[in-house]
Order: sequence, then C-alpha cells, then structure tokens
Amino acid sequence: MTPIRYENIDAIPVAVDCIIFGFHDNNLELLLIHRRIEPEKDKWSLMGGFVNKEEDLDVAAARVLKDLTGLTDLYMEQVSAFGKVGRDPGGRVISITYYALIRKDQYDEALVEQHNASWFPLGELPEMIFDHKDMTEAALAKLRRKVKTEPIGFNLLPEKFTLPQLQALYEAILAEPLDKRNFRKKLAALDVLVKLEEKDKGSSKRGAFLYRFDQERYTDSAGFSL
Amino acid sequence: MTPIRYENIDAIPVAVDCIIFGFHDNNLELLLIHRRIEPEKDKWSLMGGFVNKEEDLDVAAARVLKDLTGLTDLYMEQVSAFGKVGRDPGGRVISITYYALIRKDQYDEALVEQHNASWFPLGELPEMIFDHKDMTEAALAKLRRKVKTEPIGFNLLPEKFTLPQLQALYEAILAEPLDKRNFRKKLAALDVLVKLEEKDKGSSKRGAFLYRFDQERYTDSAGFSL
DNA sequence: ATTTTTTAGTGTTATTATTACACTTAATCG
DNA sequence: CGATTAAGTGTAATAATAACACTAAAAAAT
Repeated sequence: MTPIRYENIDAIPVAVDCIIFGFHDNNLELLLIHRRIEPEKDKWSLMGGFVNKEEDLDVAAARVLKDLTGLTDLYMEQVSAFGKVGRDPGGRVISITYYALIRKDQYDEALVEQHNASWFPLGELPEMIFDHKDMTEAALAKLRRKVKTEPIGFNLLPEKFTLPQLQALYEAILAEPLDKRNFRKKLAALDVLVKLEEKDKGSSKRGAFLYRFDQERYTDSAGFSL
Repeated sequence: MTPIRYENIDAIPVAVDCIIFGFHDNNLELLLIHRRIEPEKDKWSLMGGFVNKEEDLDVAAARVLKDLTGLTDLYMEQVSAFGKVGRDPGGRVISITYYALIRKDQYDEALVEQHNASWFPLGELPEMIFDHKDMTEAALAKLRRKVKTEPIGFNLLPEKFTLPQLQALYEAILAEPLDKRNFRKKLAALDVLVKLEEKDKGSSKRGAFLYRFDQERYTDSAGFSL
C-alpha cells in the first residue's frame, strides 16, 4: 500500500449493497428489488449501486438509499465487505454492505414502485441473488448486537410511539419474546423516554400513552442497555 | 448492482491493510512498517497490499500476512472498509482492514527485518500514515468485543501457557485489571483448559503450572464468556 | 540451615442484575 | 351496563458479578 502512483495496480469495481430494514405489523421487514433480467431473473436483490471514483463509500450508500426511498439522513451502518472472486457471475465486484433503518411511514412509495421493490417480512424472504442472503444475515446479526447497547431502534418507529409498539419492535429484531414488566422496568431506569399527554388508540380500546425518545437525555446519560 | 457487464463502471484500486497483534512482556503489541519514502517519510504504516483482480479479499489479507511474517493459517478477522476519497493522498484507494493474532515466538524475524518492520506496544504507537490510526482503533475495539465471547486470545500465546500469562493477556487486551480469583473461577467453569504436569519457572520462583486450550472441549461446550 | 523474597494458588460473602409471575384499570362495543 | 380487550403495575427468587486476604512453594540471600 506504499507506492505513490497506482497505475499498475488492478482496479476493481466496488459496489455498495444496502440492507434496508423497516417495521410493520409487528414484523421486521426488508426492502428488496425484483430483478427482471437474466441471469437470476425473477430473483430478488438488495438495493445497490457502484461506488464512483470520486465518492466516499458512505456517500455512495446514502445515494443508493435516497434513490430508492427518497430519504436522506437515514441511520446507516457499515456491515462488512464481501469480496469472493466469483460472488457476482457478471464479473469481479467487491461489495461493501450497509444496513439502514427507515420509518415505514416516510419513504417515497412512487420511487419504490418505480424500482419494482417491495417489502418482505424477515420470515418470508424470497430467493435472493448472489450472496445477498449472507449479507442480510450479517446485517441482522450486527443490528441485533447493536440494538441492545445503542438507542437505534427508534429509527424504525414514528416520532411518537407507544410502549407496546416499542416492545414489539425489540421482540421482532431479537426474535424472542420479552417480559412486559421487565422491559418497562429497564426502560424506566434508562430514563430516555418522555411520556406525552396523548394516547394512541389504534390497537386497543383503552389506548396506550405515546412517548418520544429524548436525544438530550440520552446524551447526558451513562449508557443504554436493553 | 444489476448490469451484467461492468465495463462502464468506475474501477478502484482496493487494498487490504492488516492490524497485526502480538503479545510480549505483558503488553499487547502491533507490528508496523517503517516508511522510507515521501510522502509521509519516516512515519509508520500498517502492512498492506493491493487486492489482485482474481483474488478473494481474505486471500489477499492472508498473502500480505504471509509476506511479512512467513506465517499461514493465522487467526484473522475482517474489521471494516475504509473508503473516504482523500484517505490516501497518492490516489483513490479503498482499503479493507483485517486484524490478525500472531504468536510472537513463531514469526520469521528475517522477513520482518527485511520489511523494516517492528513491534510497538499499544501505548507507545508512533505516528502513522493516512487513516491507519483509525483502522487500529477500530480493530482494537473489535478485538476487545470478540475476545470476551470467543476463545481467540489463545492465538496470541504459545501452545502451553500459564494462568498468570493468560490473565495478563486479557488485562492487556481489555486495558483493565482483572481479579485473579474471579478470572480463574470463570475459566474453571468454562472447562476448556487442560492442566499439564509441567511448570513454567520463567517468571517466579515457585513456578506456575502450564495449561493448553482444548479445542474439542470448547466445541462440545455451550459457550465462552470472560 | 535459616530467613527473606516473590509470585502462585485458593473460597466466601455482599451486591447487583436478571428472571418469573398475576391481577387491576381504562375504554370501547354490543 | 356487562363483556371484552389490551395497558399498566410490583415483588420475590435466582443467578451473575464484584470485592476481598491469606497460605504455599521455591529460589535467593544471609
């Protein structure tokens, strides 16, 4: 990595592929794109794109996300690089994966339709091209680890949300049931939620109080652990 | 990422850079290379190399490691991709980082000298080129996380080691003192070490018993947590 | 030979974190 | 106004972690 000019060096197309998570109907979902050309026609694919010569990796990922969803400033984290020689039968491509968390009430549906994209619950993923299944698994593993120690789950919920919603979100991500009282006890201890006056009556007769995540309280606090 | 031929796509030189950890004198150390040309002359650098067009990423990393140390089959893990446009002033290069754990009693000293490489304790790192400092920090963070839940620390020790050595290793990696009795209690519970008849008298008058890590016992066991 | 020095080795108790668990309340619907 | 549905709430048992101090072995010094 020391030479000063890199003209004799193999250059390789580099892509970013995005694992886009959403939350709907108490399920964690993935936004995938329907592939309409051979090879691998009719399989599904992560949203991706090539990295331009003068473009930062994470800028490329953000661009790809914006192209599909219309959204900017999404929560996004690099997962890892996939670089097996034969991973893409169309030619050598190294792909850097990012996962992103989006609010399903916010994305641009027109753009998504335009790309033949649709949402799949994690349990019902279709066949995917290349190594996109592996990428998804790596992203999910990373998300599961991260969500326990950083308050990133809120990126999947609307600004205002109820505690039952929040719990369902964590259950969906971690794929395990959580005890309601223990969950709330931990949250109360963290002291990063603000209880609002309003209730959401969408999912019960009684209605559940709405909360919002308070970034400042979190910043001032010691940690986060659920 | 969908087109079938990638001829109109920007291709970019891709490098691997290796964060090579060793353990010596109760210190975690890094193997760095002295840079003897401008720019950044006399700074230090991670060992790296470019990825060949027909070479898997991890094969490239293993090659780079072998070139410097003579060792194969090292424990190695991908850290992440660094891809800022200006990170290397010599031109656009995307670098995938790997950390590796080596036994300081095994590497090929001649090769290391040939590359003007030397070992630095983590606390005394010299100025490094480009973003190599960031890479090192990312690698260390990953190592710290991993070492708590996977039995990878043994890759930094000789086949036979003493419990005081093992504890010193964990203290060096985690950069915090550990309680001797609690440490041994946990190890005993894990039941993955085999106590040998021999003692090592290198570091004390009394001498400490040697142990070895038993891969089979670990595979059969439920988990690992220190 | 005896004492000194140095590091290895060993259990128990207190504290904290986690888990398990069941009833009451509020509001709507019939 | 009774029935239904999901929201909301506290306590006790268990497990995990953290704190802590002396004895044992061997070599080195006297």
